[in-house]
Amino acid sequence: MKILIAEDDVYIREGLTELLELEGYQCLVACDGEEALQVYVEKKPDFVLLDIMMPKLNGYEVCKRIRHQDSSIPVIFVSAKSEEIDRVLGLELGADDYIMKPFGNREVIARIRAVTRRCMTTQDTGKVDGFDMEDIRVSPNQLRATRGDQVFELSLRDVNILRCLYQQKGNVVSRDELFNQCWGRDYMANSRTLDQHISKLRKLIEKDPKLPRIIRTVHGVGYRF
Amino acid sequence: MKILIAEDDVYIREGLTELLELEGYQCLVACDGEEALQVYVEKKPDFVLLDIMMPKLNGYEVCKRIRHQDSSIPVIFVSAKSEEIDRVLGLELGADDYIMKPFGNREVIARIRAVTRRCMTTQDTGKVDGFDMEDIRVSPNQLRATRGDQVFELSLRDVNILRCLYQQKGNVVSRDELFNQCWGRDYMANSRTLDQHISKLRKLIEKDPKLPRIIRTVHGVGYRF
DNA sequence: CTTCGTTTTTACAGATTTTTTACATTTATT
DNA sequence: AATAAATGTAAAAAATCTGTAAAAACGAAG
Repeated sequence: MKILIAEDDVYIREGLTELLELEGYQCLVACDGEEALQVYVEKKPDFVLLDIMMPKLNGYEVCKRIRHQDSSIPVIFVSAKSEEIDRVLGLELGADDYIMKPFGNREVIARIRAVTRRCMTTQDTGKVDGFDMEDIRVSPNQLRATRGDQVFELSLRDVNILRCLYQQKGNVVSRDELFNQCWGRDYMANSRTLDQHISKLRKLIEKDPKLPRIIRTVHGVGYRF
Repeated sequence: MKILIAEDDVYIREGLTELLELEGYQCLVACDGEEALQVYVEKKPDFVLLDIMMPKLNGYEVCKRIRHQDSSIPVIFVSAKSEEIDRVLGLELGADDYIMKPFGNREVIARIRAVTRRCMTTQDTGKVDGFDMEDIRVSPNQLRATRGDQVFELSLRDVNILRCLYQQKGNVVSRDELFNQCWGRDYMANSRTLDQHISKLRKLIEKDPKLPRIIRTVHGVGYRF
C-alpha cells in the first residue's frame, strides 16, 4: 500500500515516513503542494496524508484537485491549528479524517487503519455504497455505473441526478427539485441544462435511449425512476 | 429536507451547515439544548444532528424530549468522547446512529444518507401517500391513480381537480372555485376548458364514463365527489 | 497562455398538453 | 312539447414543454 505524505516540515515528514515504513507501508513524499500533486499523478498512491499549510499550494487545494481525479481515495489532513481543521469540514473536500499536531505515533497509525477499514468495507461489500436502478448498478464513490461487465463513467452531476431519482423512486421528481438538489440553485425557466444531462445519461445507460426505462419523462413536471 | 444542527462549537456548526447545504439540505441551527428544542417545535425538521455536550440542556435530554413528540424522527448524535457515545447506547434514547469527532465530510454525508434511507423504507411501508375516492386511490406524489392493479397516469392538473373535489367531499364545488383552485384565475363564462378536463378524467378513471360515480355533475353549479 | 475536455447556452424541431371551436346532448323552465 | 340555458365531447388550433445538435463559455492541466 502506497501512502503519499505531503508535509513541508522535514522533521515531521521524516518521522512519519519512518513510522509508516515500519508499519509496512510504502511511502511517497512531497515537500509542497505542487510536488504533492505531481507525485500523486505519477505514482497513484492509495492513501494521502496532507498537511494544510504548505508552500506553493495549500492542502485544501491539493485535496480538491486529487478528488477531481479520484473521488474515493482516502485523504487525511494534518494540521497544528484547530481553525484550519475546522475549515476542512466547511469546504467541500470530502476529507476522511484529520489529525492534530502534535500527534503520537499510535494515533497516526490508528487513524490510517480506521480510514482504510472504512474505505475497504465500502468497496468490499459493494453494498454499503451504491444502489440499483433497473438492471444497472450505480456506485457514487467510484463515479461509475455498471450493467453486467459493462462500465459507464459518470460525472459527479450524473451521479447526483441518479441518486435524486433513486431516493424518490416511483415518485415524480420535479425539474425544480432536481436542480436544487444537484446544482444547489434555482432552476432557471428556460435552461436546457438539465435536459442535456438527462439526454447524455440516457444515451449512456439506457439500452434504448429512445425508449427510456430508467429515467422516464413526466411531461410538465419532471422525471421519474 | 430540513436538518436541525444542534452544536455549540461555531466552527463545527458552520462547517456542517455549509457541507449539508451543498448537499441540498435545508439547515436549521441551534447553539444550545434549549434553542434546539425551540427550533424543533417551531420548524419541525425532518432530521436532527445532536451534539451531546451543549450548554443549558445536554443532547441526551434534548433527544428524549424530541422523541416524546415524534418517536420516528431520525436522530444522530455527535461527540468527541467515546464514553459519551457509549452512554447513548446505554440510555434508551432511540438514536439512529452516532458520529465521533473528529469526523470527515464523507462520513457525515454517508451516515445521514444511510439513516435517511433506513427511515425512508419504514415510511414507505408505513406511510402511504394519497387519498381514496370511491374504489380508486389517488397518489399526488406519483401523479397516479390506481384501481386494484390498474394504473392511471394523471397530470398535475388532474390531481389538483381530484384533490379539490376530495377536500370538500359531499359538497358541490362550483366551477368558479375549481378554476380558482386549479388554474389560479377566474373562470370565463364560455370556456369549455374545465369540462374538457372533467371529460378526460372521467374517461380515464370512471368504470362507466357515461354514468360517473366519482365525479358527478351538479347542473347549474359545478361538480361533486 | 494554450489546449483539451466538460458544462451550459442557443436554437430549433418535435412531442405533448391545454384551450378553443363547433356542435350534439341534456336539463330546467314555460 | 318548445325553448333557453348548461354541459359533454371530438377535433382543430394554440400554447407549452422536451430532446438534441452545435456553438459558446468555463475550468483544469500542461
